[in-house]
Amino acid sequence: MSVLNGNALEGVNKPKTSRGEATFRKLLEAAEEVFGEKGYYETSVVDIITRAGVAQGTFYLYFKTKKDIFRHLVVHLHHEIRKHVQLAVAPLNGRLAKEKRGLLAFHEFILQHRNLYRLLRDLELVDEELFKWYYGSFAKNYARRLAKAMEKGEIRRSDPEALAYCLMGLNVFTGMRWPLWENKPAPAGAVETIFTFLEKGLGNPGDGPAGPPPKEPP
Amino acid sequence: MSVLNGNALEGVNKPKTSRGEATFRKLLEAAEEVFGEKGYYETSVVDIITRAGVAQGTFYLYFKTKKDIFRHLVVHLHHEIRKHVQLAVAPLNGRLAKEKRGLLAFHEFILQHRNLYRLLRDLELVDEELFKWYYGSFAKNYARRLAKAMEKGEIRRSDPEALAYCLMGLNVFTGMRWPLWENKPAPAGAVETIFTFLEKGLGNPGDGPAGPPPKEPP
DNA sequence: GTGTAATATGAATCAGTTGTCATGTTTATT
DNA sequence: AATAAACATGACAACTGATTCATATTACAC
Repeated sequence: MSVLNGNALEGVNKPKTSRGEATFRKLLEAAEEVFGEKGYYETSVVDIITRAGVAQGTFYLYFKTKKDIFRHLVVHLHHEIRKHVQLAVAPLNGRLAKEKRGLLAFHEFILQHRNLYRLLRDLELVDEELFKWYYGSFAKNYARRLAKAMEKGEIRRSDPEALAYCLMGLNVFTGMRWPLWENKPAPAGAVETIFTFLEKGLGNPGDGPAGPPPKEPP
Repeated sequence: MSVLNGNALEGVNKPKTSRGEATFRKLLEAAEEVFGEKGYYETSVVDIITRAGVAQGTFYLYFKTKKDIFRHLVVHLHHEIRKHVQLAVAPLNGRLAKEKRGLLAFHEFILQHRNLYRLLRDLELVDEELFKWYYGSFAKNYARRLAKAMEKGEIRRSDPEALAYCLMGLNVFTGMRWPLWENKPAPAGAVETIFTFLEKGLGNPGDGPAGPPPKEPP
């Protein structure tokens, strides 16, 4: 992956002692808070170091620029969201069930980590490359799972990548409408509609004449 | 609508002579280009006036701040997109057909007006209120049409607003993947997948056991 | 405990940016 | 042609915010 080199991102100097470790963390926590509250562009490095309680110069010991600490947080966020959704979805069987639970888990994540999630909304403007990496990598994984589910005949056969983008859009926009804007879960009626849309849209096994005739496995 | 007062936005002084009209337009065109290329935050007023070929002070004759010219462009964009999609969709019958054609028209719009469309992506960060107005107003209209189609039995009965957000997300994300990122229309296979997803997801008349029993028209 | 690398500091530098203003020109109106 | 309103100019005051640097302290290997 081009954004990461080894474990660390470019422009980030990991600390080497435990004292350094502590300030590094303080900076990250402060940045997460302030970015979340005011957004990337309205936040200054001074805001970050003030909240972290360190001096200006200290910031540049660990991060080359303001953008670099932002990137670091975004990559972290990426892992967190995936972990949260994976965890919720793992015990379930069948793509459709996973898909439904996944959507709810995603909405939960937004509610529980508004600040962190807001970074993602900023990402497109701050670093378009990283933004593409983020959704591209998400989509690739997603498509892989969808393809597997198609193999198993759990969902209708179609272009997995296109489907992945449809589903991501659906998740993001519903997550925006209720969790993000209203700060509460989507109401039952909405969830029901979304679930039915997913169910019919993906095509459950019971669907008769819908998809192309199932290919025989080679 | 709270964002507009009369015909003009706050913070915008419309010109009163035809000379003024010309510079006003030059400024808007320049702003559209530069915002589109570099994004809102990376663009300075100097960038705009340089491209427009006018002096600094002239800018402030017509716009109170940089944000105000941005808002003006966004409202313009909102009308343009709607017009473009409406026009493409008007001659068709049936919600599903309109939905399909609408998605293609939206993708076309992105391809033909990249710069203008990019403003929309910036909007969320620049002015969250206006952003909510934008999608909220879009969704409301969308939901109204969907509700009508439900009445007519063209699509499955469900929560129109939730459905509207699903569909907007689907449009935006597929529009991002191909038109925006690759600068070309979505490939045939992807379109087919998206269309089928829409078709089954919305529930077409041919669907037997899916929706609630069709109500007889009054 | 000595020396070296790591960590911390905050004042100073530097590269912009926005928005204003005094001055001058053009246009519309009479 | 006179006049007032509209339009245009570009220098500049006032400010914001990112990054650097000389200096000082602390941690750790030996």
